[in-house]
Amino acid sequence: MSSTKPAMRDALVAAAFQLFLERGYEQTTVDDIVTLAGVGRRSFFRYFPSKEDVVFPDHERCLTDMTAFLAASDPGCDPLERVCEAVRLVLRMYTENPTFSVQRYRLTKQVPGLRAYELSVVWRYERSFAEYLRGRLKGLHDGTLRADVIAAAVAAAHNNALRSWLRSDGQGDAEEAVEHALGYVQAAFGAAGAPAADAPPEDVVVIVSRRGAPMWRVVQEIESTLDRD
Amino acid sequence: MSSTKPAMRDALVAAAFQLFLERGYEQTTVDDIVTLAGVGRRSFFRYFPSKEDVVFPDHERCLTDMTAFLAASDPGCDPLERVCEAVRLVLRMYTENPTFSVQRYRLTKQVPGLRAYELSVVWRYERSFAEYLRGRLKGLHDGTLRADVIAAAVAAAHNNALRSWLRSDGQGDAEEAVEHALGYVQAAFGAAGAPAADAPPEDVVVIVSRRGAPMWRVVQEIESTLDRD
DNA sequence: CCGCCATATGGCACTGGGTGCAGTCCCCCA
DNA sequence: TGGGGGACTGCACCCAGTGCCATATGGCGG
Repeated sequence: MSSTKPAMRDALVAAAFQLFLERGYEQTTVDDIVTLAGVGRRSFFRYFPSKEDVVFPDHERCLTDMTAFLAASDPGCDPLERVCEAVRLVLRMYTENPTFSVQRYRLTKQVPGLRAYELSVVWRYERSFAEYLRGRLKGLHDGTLRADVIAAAVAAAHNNALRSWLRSDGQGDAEEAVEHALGYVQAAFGAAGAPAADAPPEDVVVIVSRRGAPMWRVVQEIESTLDRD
Repeated sequence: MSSTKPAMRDALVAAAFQLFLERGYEQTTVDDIVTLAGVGRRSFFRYFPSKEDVVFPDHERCLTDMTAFLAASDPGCDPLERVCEAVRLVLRMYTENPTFSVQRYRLTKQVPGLRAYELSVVWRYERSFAEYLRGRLKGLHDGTLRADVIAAAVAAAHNNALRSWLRSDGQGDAEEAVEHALGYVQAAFGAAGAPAADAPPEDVVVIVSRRGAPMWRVVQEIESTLDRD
């Protein structure tokens, strides 16, 4: 219902990027774009609330998709793992059109206004993560704090891997890079790998822990204890 | 040299906030502000590059101060602890003028444009953290990744505590809240994480766990056990 | 006391993003 | 064939932001 025929929208995006690439973002006016696309100026603002929006034509859809994905989660699943899954969803949007993503990256890198806009987009993703985690961590000690921090860490890991991929002109393996980065976050905030499926159903584990020790350290202890057999 | 006599600047900030608070940010034009302040319109843009900047009059100074603070670090100090120290510096800027900070918070909360601007400000702080950490973590495995993730986590912890303080109209203890939040991050990323000083040094925790249970569930159990006292 | 220069300020016109409104075109349906 | 509604256009307007020049103001050497 939403993907029927936005022919004009696509034409505007194409015209905009053509001009942005050949003479720069700030040197291109909205009038230039609509003239090249052969449409009225008013129509541009029907499809894009602002000039900046034409640079990120599919983020709005991706964001709603991702939020819906998190909302549809199994209540019993690992929250952190679920958020990582959502990150992979977002990454796919970039890797589907490598050249487009790289071009956009070059633009946002050198136009401060676009960087600010991208920031607000990334922030909305992060908020979506955080909202989901807040719901799942509710009741736990420092639930909202942990949700916010973990969301920020996941987003930062994603961005780190994504940017290095974009800098390489989309040559490397983005999936692998993001996987590695997420692994680091998962290690820091517990909930590492899936436990062995062939283990006996019940176990008693005795742990000697120093109060206040970092949680990931405790998890390491648990894991090495469980694996010791 | 920079704090000699920006009398006009202060007058503009005062006039701007008076109007913003009584009729809203978007309903106030720059002409309204300069008329109330009794100065020329051109002078406004001499002191503030944009209308949004008048809402954050001292962030630019704070950011340079903080970057200088990090640059002047002892090369042997704990990098994470040093970044936490920098965060306390930033927090102080907020707590020095509680009413001003709370008013600004109310504005940014409901004006999307201001929120976007604040985001870009926060991002620059985070980048400053990350750059410092990158320098300190250079050579380590995944140095830049760890720097980015830790910087994001620290910023998120600060924001979480700061926002809850701002929501309480500056009533609670911001320092304590930020300290607690930073403690969580320090615990997660190990290194300097100082254990709680008032806790008994050793503890024995007995956990009955179902083998194959998701690791995050186990962590929840541990934490609720540790918190139960 | 006077000219001189630097800096701070004001006025003005202009560009360009964004909006409200009214008119036009076109396609579908009765 | 005659609407009726949605998509498109043109136009006038608001306002943020900029470049340019004119005007104070205030020290300083002669």
